[in-house]
Amino acid sequence: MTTAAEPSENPDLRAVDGRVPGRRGMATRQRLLQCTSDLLETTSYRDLKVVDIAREAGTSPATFYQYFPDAESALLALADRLVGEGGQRLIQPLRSADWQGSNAYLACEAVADAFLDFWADHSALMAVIDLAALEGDQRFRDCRIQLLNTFTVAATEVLTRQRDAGFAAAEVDPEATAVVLVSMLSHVAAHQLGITQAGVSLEHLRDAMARVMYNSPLGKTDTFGTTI
Amino acid sequence: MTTAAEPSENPDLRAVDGRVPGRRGMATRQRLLQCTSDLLETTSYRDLKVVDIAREAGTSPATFYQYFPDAESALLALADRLVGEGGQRLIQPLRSADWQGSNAYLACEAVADAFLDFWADHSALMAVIDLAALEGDQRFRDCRIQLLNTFTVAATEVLTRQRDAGFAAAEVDPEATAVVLVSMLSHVAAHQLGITQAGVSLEHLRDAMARVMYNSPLGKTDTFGTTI
DNA sequence: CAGAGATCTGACGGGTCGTCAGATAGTAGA
DNA sequence: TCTACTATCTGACGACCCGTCAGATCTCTG
Repeated sequence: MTTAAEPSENPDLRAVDGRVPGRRGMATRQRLLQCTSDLLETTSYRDLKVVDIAREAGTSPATFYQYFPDAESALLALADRLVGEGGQRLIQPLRSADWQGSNAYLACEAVADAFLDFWADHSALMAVIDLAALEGDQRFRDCRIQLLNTFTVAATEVLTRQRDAGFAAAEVDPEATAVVLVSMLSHVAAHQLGITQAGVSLEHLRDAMARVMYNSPLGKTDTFGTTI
Repeated sequence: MTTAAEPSENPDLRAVDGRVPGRRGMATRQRLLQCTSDLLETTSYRDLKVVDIAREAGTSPATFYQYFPDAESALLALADRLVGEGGQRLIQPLRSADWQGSNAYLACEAVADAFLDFWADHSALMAVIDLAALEGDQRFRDCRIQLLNTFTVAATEVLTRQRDAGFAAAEVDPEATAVVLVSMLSHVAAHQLGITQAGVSLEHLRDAMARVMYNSPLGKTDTFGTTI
């Protein structure tokens, strides 16, 4: 979210000593960010050393610290940049889909795909965000919440509409349901690689997610209100 | 899972130099484990230092390294011990519940509670397991899979029965559905504290999870097979 | 081309890690 | 009880990474 063109107004773009970077400084900063991103593809989060980033960028570690207080802050800058794109990509299938009747199932498939695809495209960085958020780093928590909140809000709208159209019991809480579904989507997407038990293919997971979403108040369920 | 009474047969209980610990050694090992567990309540995973564990246990750091190759291994020993208890607690509501008709909703509530309660009782250690697994540590991945797999297998059985009883379309994949539901349950349970957006109470999350489960093939859904 | 300010760097103190040789404590047997 | 063996413990150490700072180097302006 921090890609403003006016450095002087963006505190994140100031060098640590408070000065606003000029042309050369900005280039160095960008280079450091790019190298951080590159290294993340081959190195795990915990093993990411400032020394390595600096060497990769052809500078001394001290230069790194001129632009970022620590390695995590560089990762946060990358993460922030991703949040904007992510929010849009994730809500796109929610917004543009037809939620009428059984068309809702196609919409659910599209939502599942959006999550799986986005995580696949940015697996390393998303893992860092998940990880740092779980570790308790408030900056990454905010970042993660911002990303998922975009989706949760949009999903809550759809859920509310579906409920009000009579597809679910009145006492269904759209927001809580949205949070639960987002948890499912993000968690499956994050762990798609190998954490879950083997023997279940990604396609099957996708289908299962779509079905679970479809059978939630997101899609069309007509017996729930009367059975409980 | 490593609580065998016969140390000589359990490689995990050997000191790092290969010798089997005697009475005093086992006591020290236990003390170190207990202190690790205690410190985890007040210290985050990343900030857990071997020096602190040793000081808490009244020994030198070198003594710690006599029983564990590193701090993570001590955490793994704690985690392993938890897996057995966890597996039982999580599948208990699955096994003992009545899945007939609308009683299934009560069963879904019980399952949601089991996850939330278990994570609440062991939040610090479960966070470590999630974290280390996400970081890629294979030992913790196995540990986590073992815990959740116990549940997934049991859930797959119930889902298969429900599907075969005609409550879901034939093409529903019970195992994939189980994996997806487990992801939802564990993720919501893990992030219950504050990672998800504020404004949604734990009770609402519990209800939403129960409803999602109930509306999945776990409970009774009767329109899905014909709408797609 | 001189000066000012921006940028970069080598060197350093501080902290944690994991190891090792040797000190100490417990114990079995005479 | 004494001795000798072994389990257990420890202080000291080298290696590594962190983040800082004074001063060198570069860039641009006037």
